[in-house]
Amino acid sequence: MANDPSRTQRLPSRHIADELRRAIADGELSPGDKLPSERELAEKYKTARNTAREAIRLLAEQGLVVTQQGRGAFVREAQRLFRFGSDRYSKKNRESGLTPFRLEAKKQGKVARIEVVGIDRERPSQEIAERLGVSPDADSVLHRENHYFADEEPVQIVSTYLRYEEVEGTLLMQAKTGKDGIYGRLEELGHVMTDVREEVTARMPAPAEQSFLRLPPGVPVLDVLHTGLDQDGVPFEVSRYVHRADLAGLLYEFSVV
Amino acid sequence: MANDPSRTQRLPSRHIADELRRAIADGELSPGDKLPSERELAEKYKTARNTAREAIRLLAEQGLVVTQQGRGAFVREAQRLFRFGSDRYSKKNRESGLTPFRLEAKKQGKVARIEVVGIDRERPSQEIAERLGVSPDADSVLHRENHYFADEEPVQIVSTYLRYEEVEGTLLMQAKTGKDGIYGRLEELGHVMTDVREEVTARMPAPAEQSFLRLPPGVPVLDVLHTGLDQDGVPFEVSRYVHRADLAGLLYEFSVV
DNA sequence: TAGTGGTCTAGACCACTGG
DNA sequence: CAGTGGTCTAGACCACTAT
Repeated sequence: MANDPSRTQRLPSRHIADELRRAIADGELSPGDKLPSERELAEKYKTARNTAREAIRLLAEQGLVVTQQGRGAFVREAQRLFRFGSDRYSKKNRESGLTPFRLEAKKQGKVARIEVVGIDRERPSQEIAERLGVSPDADSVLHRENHYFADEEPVQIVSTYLRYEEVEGTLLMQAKTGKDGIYGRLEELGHVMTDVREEVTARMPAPAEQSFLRLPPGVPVLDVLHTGLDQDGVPFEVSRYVHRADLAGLLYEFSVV
Repeated sequence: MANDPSRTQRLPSRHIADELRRAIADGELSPGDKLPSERELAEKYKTARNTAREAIRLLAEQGLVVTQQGRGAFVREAQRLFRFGSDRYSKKNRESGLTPFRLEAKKQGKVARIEVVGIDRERPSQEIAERLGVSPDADSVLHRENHYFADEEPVQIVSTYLRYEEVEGTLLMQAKTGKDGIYGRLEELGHVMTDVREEVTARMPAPAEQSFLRLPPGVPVLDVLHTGLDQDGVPFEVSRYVHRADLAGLLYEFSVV
């Protein structure tokens, strides 16, 4: 039910893509297998190389294959997803001494590394300012940006925003925030995380994200805008999580009221 | 921080893309504005038309522009997102007589339409069978597929899976399920939705999804695998929601325990 | 070194949109 | 009708990978 088939047949690039797609679906080509080269496909179907190339591009756009310069095009391997559950902020998990990311990496037998990329005083975007309850017209937030790696492969970017006046001069302005991380320090400032609000969407990566996450074409990102609310219902922390969608998934479990 | 700039400069297609991206970021080109035609760009930058075309394709892949045959390429308009909150299963909302989708459409002043595409007895995929607790080797599920439209624009596909033996001969096999929809009937069968589990990921659409949702290239889908658990913690319903990521977002609000 | 994908040129015809 | 994007041809050179 994709497109009008009579038309698809007449477009050589679609025709080649359809045949390759079928071969993948039927298991003639398994994950990790190499596709025929562009030049081979061009010869087989009596087309220009560009046309065979377009067929492979269509499959890459759907995330079915990945290309590697100098090597070939390959059927994408299914990857085990990182799962971030809605219990990831719970005290119980905090007490393990491991952050959600380290916990998940450990489950998969991978080595977690977290890199602090920047800690800067900034003027917040409208989106952040609204949620944190600060002015969008002043340098009112502290922006901490972290990069997360599993076995040295980059998997997520996290930007955390805090009210600058509140954290000025505290450990929250340092790379090493001490025991229990930023949530530990925020508790000392009187904010116990009580409620969480997460706005989830997906989009194609910006160029900087694509290059940092080493994203193959055709892989979107999950964009999670997270707001932490304290015991008084006051927002005290806003973070944006950008995950590779092919490596990460989110898990939410909740009761219906 | 995108790519090596010295190299980017040497690749005409990237160079053109970068300049257009900057024009969009700086507001020289606003959402809805038409980009220069491929032929104009080719002339301006002294390249072949294919090269200018490649530049526009790069932007389309990132979701920054959309192309329309015979009209031109346009800066994508920001769209208000449909929001599906974690209270969408609550009794309170059910009592309004409106389903979550109708409620959200109403908020935006749009007309909701739901089309029942199919109601079939099927053999479930491994993924569905596991979550519903049925055999993957028999026709053990009833599959109801619905398409959702807002102002006649398709925005989501929902496939609901129920245990066949349990719903055989009930209204759940009909298009019209009666008051309070399928959840109303399932309560009569002894299943009160008590807990919900949602597994969220994103991916590029399959061809059938792309064509049904009329997705422009560069727009991913949000894929939500939802499991409903009853008062005894028993899963009784599994649904897969496929949303256009450029029109839909998810909102989860929960307390930290 | 041979083979691969990445990019580019300079054309061509088609299908669709709008005046 | 002219202008647009969609697709295609038949070449070319480059950068990268593997042997």
